[in-house]
Amino acid sequence: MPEIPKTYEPQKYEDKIYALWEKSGKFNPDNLKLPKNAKSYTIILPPPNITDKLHLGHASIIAIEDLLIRFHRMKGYRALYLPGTDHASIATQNVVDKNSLKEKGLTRHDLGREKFLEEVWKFLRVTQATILKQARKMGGSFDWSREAFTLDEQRKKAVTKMFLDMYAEGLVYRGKRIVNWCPRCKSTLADDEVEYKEETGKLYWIKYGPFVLATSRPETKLGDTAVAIYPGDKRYAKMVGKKFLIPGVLGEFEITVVADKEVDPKFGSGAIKVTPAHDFTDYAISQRHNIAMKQIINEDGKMMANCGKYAGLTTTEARKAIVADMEKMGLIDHIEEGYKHNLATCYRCGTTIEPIPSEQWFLAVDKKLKRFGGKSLKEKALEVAKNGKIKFHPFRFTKRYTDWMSNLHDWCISRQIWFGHEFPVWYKGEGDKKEIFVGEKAPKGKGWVKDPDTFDTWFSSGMWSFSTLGWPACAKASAGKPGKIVKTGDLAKFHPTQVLETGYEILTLWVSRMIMMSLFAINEIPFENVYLHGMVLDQFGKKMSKSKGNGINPVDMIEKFGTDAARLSLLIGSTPGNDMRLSEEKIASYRNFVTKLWNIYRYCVHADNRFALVEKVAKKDLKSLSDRWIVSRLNKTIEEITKNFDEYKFSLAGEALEKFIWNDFADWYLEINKIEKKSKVLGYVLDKILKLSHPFAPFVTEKIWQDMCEGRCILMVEKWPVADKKLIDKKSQVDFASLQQVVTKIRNIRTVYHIDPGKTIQVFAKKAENREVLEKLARIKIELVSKIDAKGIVVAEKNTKLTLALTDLVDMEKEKARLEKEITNLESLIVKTETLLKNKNFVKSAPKEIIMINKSKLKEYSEKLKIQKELFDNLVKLC
RNA sequence: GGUUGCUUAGCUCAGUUGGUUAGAGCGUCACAUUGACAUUGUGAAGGUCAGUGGUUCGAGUCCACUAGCGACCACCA
Repeated sequence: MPEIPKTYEPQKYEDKIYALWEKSGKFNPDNLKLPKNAKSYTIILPPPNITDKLHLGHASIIAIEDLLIRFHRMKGYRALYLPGTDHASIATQNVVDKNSLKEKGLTRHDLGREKFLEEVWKFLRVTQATILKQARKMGGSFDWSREAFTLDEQRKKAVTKMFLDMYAEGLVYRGKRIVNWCPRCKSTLADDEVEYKEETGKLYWIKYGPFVLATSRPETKLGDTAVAIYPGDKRYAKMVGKKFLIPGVLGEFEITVVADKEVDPKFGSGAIKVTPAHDFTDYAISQRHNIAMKQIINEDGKMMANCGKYAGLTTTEARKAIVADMEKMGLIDHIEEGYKHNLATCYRCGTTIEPIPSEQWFLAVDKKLKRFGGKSLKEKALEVAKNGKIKFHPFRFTKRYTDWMSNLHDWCISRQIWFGHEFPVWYKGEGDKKEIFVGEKAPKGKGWVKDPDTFDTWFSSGMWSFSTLGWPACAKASAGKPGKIVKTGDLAKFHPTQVLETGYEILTLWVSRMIMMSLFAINEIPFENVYLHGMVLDQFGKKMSKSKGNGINPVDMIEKFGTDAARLSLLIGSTPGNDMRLSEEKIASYRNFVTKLWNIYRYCVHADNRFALVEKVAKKDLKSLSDRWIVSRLNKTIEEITKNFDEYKFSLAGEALEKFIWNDFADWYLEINKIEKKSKVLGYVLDKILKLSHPFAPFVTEKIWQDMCEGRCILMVEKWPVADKKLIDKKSQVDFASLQQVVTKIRNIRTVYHIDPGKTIQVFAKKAENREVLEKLARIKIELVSKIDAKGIVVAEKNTKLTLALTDLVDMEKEKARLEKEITNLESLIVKTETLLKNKNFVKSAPKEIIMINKSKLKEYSEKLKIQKELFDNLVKLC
């Protein structure tokens, strides 16, 4: 056996180990030698945006998902971890626009569409490569042969097919709707891409024919077509249904008065002006009351030609001019300053959003569909969460999902962005005569122009669970049953996936869309479980960000401490749905744990030059109390860890593992092994420790495994340990606990009385089990005597009673006080437990087990009390 | 405004359907260490589980209210 270095050096081994795994082909589940009926276990990586390299959040995602994958692979599942990246249309376009082009003083319009897209692809090739390299560094056991990109050829086919199917079903439609419009990006935004910023502005009270009403946007008056009041508002009841001529800056115009419950009678004067073309609420009111729409603001955010002398002004300029003119005309009642309201802005560039009517593609979430037996997409998507087909972890997110889903409006899926999936749509002609062609290929004939828009990025990422698994090629309509879909290939093997693991912040943005799209395309849920992790925060609880400079770069961290330490620190101490703090110190502490693991291995090999890993032990192999105890503890721990994994409690599993390895095995068993010197149990425990630790710390465990088996097998595909119930031995647990307590007590006495730790204490006993172990661990010398004459302190537990010859060194009064305190404590516990057991209500209603536990507790306390009292009396006699 | 989460040791957090004397890591203090361990080991100190009330034989855990902090959603002209 070659000399093993003192510490594990991750930088030296990690890349080699990853290469070994990759070369083995076992990342691809098709290469796992499994029985035909082996179950699949699939996780598809939430595709990181190619806008930037991976951050700690991604590291945490990969740590969690890879843990699940490795655990299930070892358990004998057909484990597939499918990697990929997201083109993130708007985000990417803006990054290229802002960073690469701005330096040269260019905008994308200067370059033109084609040239610009070339720039985007150049940019994304670089970041994409970095991301994929990082994902390897983090140890993710990805099947690279199935790698996907949301904007590659396969996914283009999927998006086109999806749109055509939806169009055929009437699920997507072209409509003129009021949309969130960013005048800078020149694109629509989805509702959840709008960010609200609080702003202090003015509230204008304007004279409005027979009304006085309050508005923060007087310039929209040019587009007013109605006034709305709350139904039954006595102030205005008589006016409802009537038309009025209103004086305005461009002359008089006509409005209708309507009653609508969306109006808040307590706000302003209780009457509001209705501008259907430039306000969402007003649009909704106009729809309900059949009121005409008049657009006055264009796609540049400027006043349109129908605004007379204000045409061409921005909305801000127009507001100033119009207010000035209205003041001259005496139309302003008064102006309220310091009015706080929320301003809608673009989440990418911060520009103020203008609601304007625009022709867009929409997905009708409320349309009743034949394939769902008359249910809508929304209803189906709600159903699968409510009936538990899709489970959320933690559970409370079910409500967030269903609430959001119930309020969902038709989804605007077109974006005026260059970078993204193109619509398979062509137009011919203008205005009322405009013709639309929807199909895979351009229509024949002249004059057809392709729809310049691209899809909302979530449309393609919404298909991620099945577009990565061969859809649409792997889905055929069943010949026999209409509407029924027959899956083949990967889709049949791996869909639905088992877990979607992602941050709770995109639960609505992404998760909901995946559910809808999968239900529509293959009438199947995309995943069985949704596991939501929290955000990774810095040590002060602040969100990590580049501008603050408080971010920890996962690659730096990995270089410094190793991937295993990084993974452990991300997995242990974090719970689903809750944010976690991470500091370098925490990662360093797990680096120490990895070193500990390494040194356990080093000890084993040094202790015995024939040391080998052992698959199984029988009862007869367990020679001493410590053997029986550690093997029993180990099998208990196997049960515990497996159970915690199954329940998504990774942190608890990790803690149980750490406690076993460090506190039980290293601190106690190995110390005793130095005395007892046997290695079969050592080999057995190390074998299991490596397997149990592998999902958390894949590199160091594989490295040790490789060294031990000399490259003949790979830990990654070894079998997950199953607890051997026969080896769980309650008596050894009790006996060993007693031994530990005696040792601890003696050590404690040493500390309390400042006795040199090196000094061997003379001890007398009538009998002593595990004598050698006790002597070495507690640094005592036991002398067996039939009658104890010597003065000393007595230390006693269940099976052991020792008299320490320390009278001269110890302050007897202090020792008496110590015992008295313990006696009082025990007495109060006994009283408490007795009272409880005498309580008729308790005996009547508590479960039998609990009563039993309390009875045995009472017995235990009484025994302890008896021992302590004896010790005390003994001490009194001595003094 | 609506929904939701958090408040447990100096710090960071566990605590699984209510049931041992409420746990861990880091930090602190003391001691030890040439023996597998960029250290590690041993021991100690440190908590009225945010507050109030309720349900229960029994509450850190369930309910109500209060306070502080956070997140998400909606957005009101």
